[in-house]
Amino acid sequence: MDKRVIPGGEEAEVRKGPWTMEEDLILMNYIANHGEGVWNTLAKSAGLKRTGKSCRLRWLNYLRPDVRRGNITPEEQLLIMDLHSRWGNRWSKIARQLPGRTDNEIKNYWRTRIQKKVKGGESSECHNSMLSDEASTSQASGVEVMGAQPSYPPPHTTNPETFGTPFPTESNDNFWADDEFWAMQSFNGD
DNA sequence: AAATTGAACAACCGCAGCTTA
DNA sequence: ATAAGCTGCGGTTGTTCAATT
Repeated sequence: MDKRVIPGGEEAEVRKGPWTMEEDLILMNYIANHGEGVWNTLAKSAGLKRTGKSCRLRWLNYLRPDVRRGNITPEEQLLIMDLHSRWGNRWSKIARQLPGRTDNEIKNYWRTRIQKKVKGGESSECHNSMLSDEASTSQASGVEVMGAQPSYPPPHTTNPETFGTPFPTESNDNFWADDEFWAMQSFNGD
């Protein structure tokens, strides 16, 4: 990753890229004990080699307990479209109207699924097509990914120095079951 | 079965606004 | 009054996975 070596010998390294489970745990535990905010200080105090920005993003988008992950419901989709027509790309504002959804998630959803259809369809009928499409995808996908499911890079894809994580790294799924994840948190915390 | 393409998601970057010393 | 630091936002890119050829 990005490593900057300070001449003095001390390394000021800033990690980038996907978060590891260990980093997530550190961040969650720290926030559980000290609260969120003052991200730069938090990053340093927690011993994370991440920028405050990165910590904030990770927390807000994935680690917060109330974050909802998984398929956007047709109702939510309608709401997103409605609010977007009113407010434009004010993602954070739109996200506030959708409890548990993050601006990043909504932004991605819009760009990948809605925008191109709006471009192509360009009418109210695209509402319908989109809704039906949503319905089908939410079923077709089959995987109910509700609840926080942080994903982690497979050990072999990350640099070896990353961590010899003592954590369960499933062979093909790099996911933690929600329960496992939070259980692990409480296990580590307090 | 392998290669290619496209979709979805996660994370980083740059900028603007706000706060504080 | 202003400079510096921090936070939040929106845009963009990179990676992975699934579908298609």
